[in-house]
Amino acid sequence: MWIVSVFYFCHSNLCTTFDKYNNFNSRYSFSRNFSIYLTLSTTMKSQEIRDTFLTFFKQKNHKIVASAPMVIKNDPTLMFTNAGMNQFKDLFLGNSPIVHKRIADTQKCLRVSGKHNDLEEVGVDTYHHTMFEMLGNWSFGDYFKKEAIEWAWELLVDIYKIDKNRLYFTVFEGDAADGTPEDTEAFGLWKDLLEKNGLTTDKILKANKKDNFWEMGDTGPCGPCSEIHVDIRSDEEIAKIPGKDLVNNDHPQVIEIWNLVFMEFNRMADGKLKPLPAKHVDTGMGFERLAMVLQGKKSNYDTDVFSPLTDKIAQISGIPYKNSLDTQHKTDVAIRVIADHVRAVAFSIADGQLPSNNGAGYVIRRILRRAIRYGYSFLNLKEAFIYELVEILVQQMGAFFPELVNQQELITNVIREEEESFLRTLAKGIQRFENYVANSKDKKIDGPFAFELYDTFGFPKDLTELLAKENGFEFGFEEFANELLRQKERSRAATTLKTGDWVDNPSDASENEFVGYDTTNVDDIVITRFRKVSVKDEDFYQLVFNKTPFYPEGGGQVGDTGYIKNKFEQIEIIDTKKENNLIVHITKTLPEHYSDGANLYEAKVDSSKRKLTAANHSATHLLHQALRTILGTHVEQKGSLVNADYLRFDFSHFQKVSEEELQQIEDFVNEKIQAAINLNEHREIPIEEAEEQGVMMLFGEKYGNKPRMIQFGDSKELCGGIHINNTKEIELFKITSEGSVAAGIRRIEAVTSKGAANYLKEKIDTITKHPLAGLITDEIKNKITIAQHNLLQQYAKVSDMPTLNIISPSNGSLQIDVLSNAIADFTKIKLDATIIDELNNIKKAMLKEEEQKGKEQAKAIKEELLNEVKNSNGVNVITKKLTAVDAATIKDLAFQLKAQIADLYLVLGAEINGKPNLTIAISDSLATERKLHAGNIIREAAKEMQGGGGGQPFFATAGGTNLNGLDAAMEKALSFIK
RNA sequence: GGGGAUGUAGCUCAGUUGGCUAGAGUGCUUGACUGGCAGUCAAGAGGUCGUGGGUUCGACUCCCAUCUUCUCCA
Repeated sequence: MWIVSVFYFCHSNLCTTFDKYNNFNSRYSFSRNFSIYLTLSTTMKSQEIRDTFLTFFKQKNHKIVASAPMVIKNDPTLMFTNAGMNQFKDLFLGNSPIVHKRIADTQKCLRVSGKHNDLEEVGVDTYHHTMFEMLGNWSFGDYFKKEAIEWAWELLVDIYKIDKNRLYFTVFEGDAADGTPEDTEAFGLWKDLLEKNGLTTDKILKANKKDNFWEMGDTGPCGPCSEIHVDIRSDEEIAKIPGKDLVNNDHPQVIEIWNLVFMEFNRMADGKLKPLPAKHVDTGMGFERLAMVLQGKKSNYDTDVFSPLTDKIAQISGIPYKNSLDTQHKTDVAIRVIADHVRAVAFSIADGQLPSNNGAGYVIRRILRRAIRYGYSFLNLKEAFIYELVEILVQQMGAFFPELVNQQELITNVIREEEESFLRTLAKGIQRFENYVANSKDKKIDGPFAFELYDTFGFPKDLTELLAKENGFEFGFEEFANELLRQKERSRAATTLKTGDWVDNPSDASENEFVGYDTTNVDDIVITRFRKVSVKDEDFYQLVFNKTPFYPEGGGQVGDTGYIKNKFEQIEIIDTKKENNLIVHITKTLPEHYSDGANLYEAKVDSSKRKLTAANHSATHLLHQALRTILGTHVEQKGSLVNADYLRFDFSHFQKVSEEELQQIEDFVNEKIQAAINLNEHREIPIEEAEEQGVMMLFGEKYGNKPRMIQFGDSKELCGGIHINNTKEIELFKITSEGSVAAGIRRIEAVTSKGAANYLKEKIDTITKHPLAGLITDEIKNKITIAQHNLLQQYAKVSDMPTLNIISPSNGSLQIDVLSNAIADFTKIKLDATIIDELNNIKKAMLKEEEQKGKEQAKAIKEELLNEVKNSNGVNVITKKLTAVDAATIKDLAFQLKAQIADLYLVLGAEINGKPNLTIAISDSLATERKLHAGNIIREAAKEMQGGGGGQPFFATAGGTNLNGLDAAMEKALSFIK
């Protein structure tokens, strides 16, 4: 599940990949490296470019680490890794101890919006991407500008053999308003290097705050940076315009490839800068761009990172990729879009993020749909095809990113399902559009209509535009943009979150120690810092302690609640979360006596809630084991929620889990509970050892190198959550539902201990105490009895079982509404479906019977009434006050008479449930000829009985409150014909 | 998290200011006709109008709550 980790991690399956860099005796050893560089420098494949980078920094004593997952799980400000530094954020913020001072890696990143990127631009040009790799080297309080700059030169010029004449370097020019000086140090370092290599300082360019001052966010670590740009244009073009004039000018062939960030300040909420105690280096080099430069291409998409994909797309669509640099070349743009997006989507799914309708999942869905749209519009691909690219991607990148290989089937299925669903959306939208066009007169697509298509039905705006054009229609751009703006403002207003600065409470105490595995109660708590957070109109406070027993939300388990108190005050902790490795306690009020150092707080976790949560968490592990045992080892956890009330577990599996399998799973878990297995907690197990023991590890999770392992017999998982000490504390495990959440993903919900007991008790009570009397068949009685029996057997395993009165259905008459309620209740408790079906059948039969009775009754009355027809002025008048009939029967009667008697004027009165009811029917011809309107007539007549009514010209009904007025109302109705 | 839409026959969907005995097409059953591309014609079965409340003489229709599915924004 989740791990309370120090920063440094190594994923199980990735460790092997990285050993080669970290082991000096490997084939990438010192002595052989230079021969690799020399032989490959002219035709380096992308794999070798990546290897060379990592090996280079390995030789400079850097620890090589694996890419962190692209999807971020415990940072509220970020959904995806969008830069190499993300996984080191807590180090820069000082929330975690620094273990390795020098690190290098390649990091999977995703950018869809923000200052660096805009989804709608990707694929149009030749060098922006959604998903890309960022090569980076880091120094945490170790080396600074000198080494960073010199090594960058060495790698690019000496090893990768990039022509030094084509390189340019930017340095920060300073900003008076900010109080930040010009970066003369970086300037001097570049100057020395250039002069040593026979070049002059005209290769160094000064850049402003916007381009060369890097900030992590509105607040936090920041500093000047120095960028390396490369000019890959032809000699003729260079002769026309020198490269230095095109740097930072969005030229597709004069591009930034490496950014060296020198972090030396901390930005406060008031905008002021404070020097950082330790200076850091953070660099990022775009892998795909580097490949373009080294492979002598003019476009990232022409490198071997993308060409297998563009080839395959061309093959599927039958439209060749022309390697065009023209942004108007629609089919090439479409091929680039698809090649880019399939990478982003596939890697996200591999990291556990499925397409969905909100949050990170929605971003993934949008990316995928954009790819589908381009294929649909420009490559004429009207059926799912993107899923076919997964295989190519896996062949190409699976060796370095094993998560792709392991999740290939899931990725393929999910993408195909999404494609099919979106194609349906498109088909519906097109139909709607065509309706609109058919009914439109002014040859214009209104903005609001286009927006409705987009907003409500998910139909892409540019497709509407395209269709409009094809039909010779105008498109209401401005109105559309306005609607979109309003929508955005609504959303923004709903989610404004203001975060204040941390307020430090100086003390000698250490910070942020988690002691909750061993205790729920600590009495020497110091509040080390706090801040105010405002969401909409509500204020909250986040508190950080020196140490805490409160478990922060993570690994699917909800955060602890409880309180802290001293002799002055008691403050409720309403939730506990983790932000950048910092455990924050959320309260509604700010403690007032936090600075009185002598008055320590006592912290107490709500332990009954935690115990139930722990039982559910341990049960989740057993469930996981059961699934893998019974369904197969393809089952992998895809999501998990554990709280005091129930547990929810999502996992990969491609079909419905059958009733029998569910029963087996339940039995498996209950057997483990009966076996009373002790918890074996390995709090700091070396990851290698855990791996040897065959521990469950999850893709898309990052683990420390000494994670915590939770073991119940054969069930072994890396997990930072809270567990019970022996499985018998779970008492009973009961699955409450099984269903699907996405393509290839199933969800099981279950309850344990008290929750399971309550669940079963409710079930039994519902059945046994239901006033189901009389007309139930023996067969159903038996079924209910059997169900009771089964439940009782399971229930008997639970402590303090109440005694049950099993009532057998006695004689009496079964009412339809009683039966209806029974069906509703039984459905709610998910009673055996066959029982519910049978009850439903009985109900249907009874309804039918009742309807039949009514019809027969109507027939009988009709015979009677046929003898009472009075002809007056050519009109056949029938009037009668009926008893013991219902509204449906009267209606039926009226229509029967109307069908049989010409020129009919029918007035019927009745008492229904103590209230008067009046019905008028008039033959159609009569109504037309004499301009009679039953609806209007009845409205008048109903006044006599304090009621109202209405209907059509030939049939109307009315009700009232005064029964005594019924006769008068009937008289009134008759008066219209006289 | 916020907005919009959606739920009616096995399936695809109509149902317009509350009252048209809840409809169409398709599928199904039965029968008749038939050398023609989805053969034709006729008859029939099939619906808790998502669920729970409320307003009303009367709710598929209006109001409130809730669930499903879709969708946009963050």
